[in-house]
Amino acid sequence: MQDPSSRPGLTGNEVLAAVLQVRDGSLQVLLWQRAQEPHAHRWSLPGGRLCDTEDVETSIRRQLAEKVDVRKLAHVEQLAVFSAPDRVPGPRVVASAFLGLIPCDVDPEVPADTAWYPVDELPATAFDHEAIVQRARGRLRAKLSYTNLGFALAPPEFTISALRELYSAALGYGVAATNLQRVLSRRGLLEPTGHTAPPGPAGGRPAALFRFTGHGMLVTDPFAVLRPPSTA
Amino acid sequence: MQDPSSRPGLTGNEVLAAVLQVRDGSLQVLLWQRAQEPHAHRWSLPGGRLCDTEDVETSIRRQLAEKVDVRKLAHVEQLAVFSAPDRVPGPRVVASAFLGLIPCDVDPEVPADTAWYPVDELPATAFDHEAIVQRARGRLRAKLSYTNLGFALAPPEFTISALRELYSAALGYGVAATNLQRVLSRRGLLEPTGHTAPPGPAGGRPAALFRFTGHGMLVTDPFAVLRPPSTA
DNA sequence: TCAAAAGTGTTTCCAATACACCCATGT
DNA sequence: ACATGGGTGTATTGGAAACACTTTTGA
Repeated sequence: MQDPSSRPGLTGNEVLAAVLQVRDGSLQVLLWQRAQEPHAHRWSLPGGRLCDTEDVETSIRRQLAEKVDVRKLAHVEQLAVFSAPDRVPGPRVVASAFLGLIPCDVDPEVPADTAWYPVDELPATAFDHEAIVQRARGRLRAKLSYTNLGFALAPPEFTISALRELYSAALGYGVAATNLQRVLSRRGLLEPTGHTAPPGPAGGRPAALFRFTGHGMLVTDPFAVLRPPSTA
Repeated sequence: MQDPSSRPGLTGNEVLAAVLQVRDGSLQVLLWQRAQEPHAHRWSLPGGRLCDTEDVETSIRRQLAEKVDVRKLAHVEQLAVFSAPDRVPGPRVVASAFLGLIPCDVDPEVPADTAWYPVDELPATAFDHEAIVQRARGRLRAKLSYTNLGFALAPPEFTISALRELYSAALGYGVAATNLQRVLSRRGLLEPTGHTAPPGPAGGRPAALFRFTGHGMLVTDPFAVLRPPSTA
């Protein structure tokens, strides 16, 4: 008897990614318009079938690189498993959903049938993909607050005001530049490059350029409350 | 409890749970000793194959209820997908891992080949199950700090010192009773029942009994820093 | 009356927000 | 000079930890 899990098309596992980027001042997600039924013309997340020889993260990275030319992911992490028996028509497919982040200075080439949409103004989406996008947005917003995840949205060098706009767009509310700088500096996440950006057309003091000190995700605030007793 | 990897030909999805409970003053996990190869005699997490007609959470709840008589789970949540191609011998099996919590006042009946182990003193574990237990412990510790998840470890009524011991055991460091009470009270998570517990044999003031006000998980501290601007 | 355990009042400390003020550049 | 945007110094606030002190019981 043949092992069904080795037959392509029958294994019920797929990987999907909500790839987020701040574009034009808003947090946007990369969607792909389905050509065929079911859910023709609706918009879905990039991804595809999970192969037997790769783990889920390898798989989503490969599929994004192959299908939508997204190679410059600054961060990838698991969101959750979506496994409702009726989440897609036909045999049940278990989806491992991911959050992917792209720095705002890169504009990856994407196929003609894909487009960026603000996460707050999604078009008609396919299957349960809208829930995945919402989950991704929530995860990003939470982690911006207690990790160094900003590095995955920011370009290599940036001014504080540019960073302020990034954080404001991603969080959905205004953050003050002065507080942002101090919070990130206190945690040792920011360092000046020594360079400055040219002033705008109306003049003004040239802004200092900064970079993030690290490029892997780091939890900076492990506990909100109930911290361990001070050793002193 | 069946071993999915010993039954090739079935779909490559399983569900596993790290069921945690505070027992004897330490955070413990329910493990099941494997009888057969591979990894005979090693200890593994309860769980089993995912059926086509149920989602992963339904599945893990069913399997825990059926196989190890754990029906009194106060909280269940997804941890992550474990999907390395070589995580188990034979065809790859994708595992959806869960965290389960049991209040310390219930002692579920478990089969003879299962046992509770402190998460800090695990025996020889099977496959990648130790990593899952570590992930579960980390998740619990983090969420105790910014959610009301304590309700899932505590009995229906408790004294503040009993709650202090629960939190201390779960977090792995001492918390002060006075601060614990104030932190939880400030968030409106605790309410007095009006009753008191009898003093110990050596006397002492009788302790007031409290209960948690809600029994679904609630995020009480959405952001550690970068909070939205005050509306006032 | 004393010991033991529980609970409250108060102080200290720290980090984040808010805001006023100074700095550097183009016109 | 002055307008414009950038940056720093300082005050305020709020919540958590630490600690001293009071309360209530049993022996």
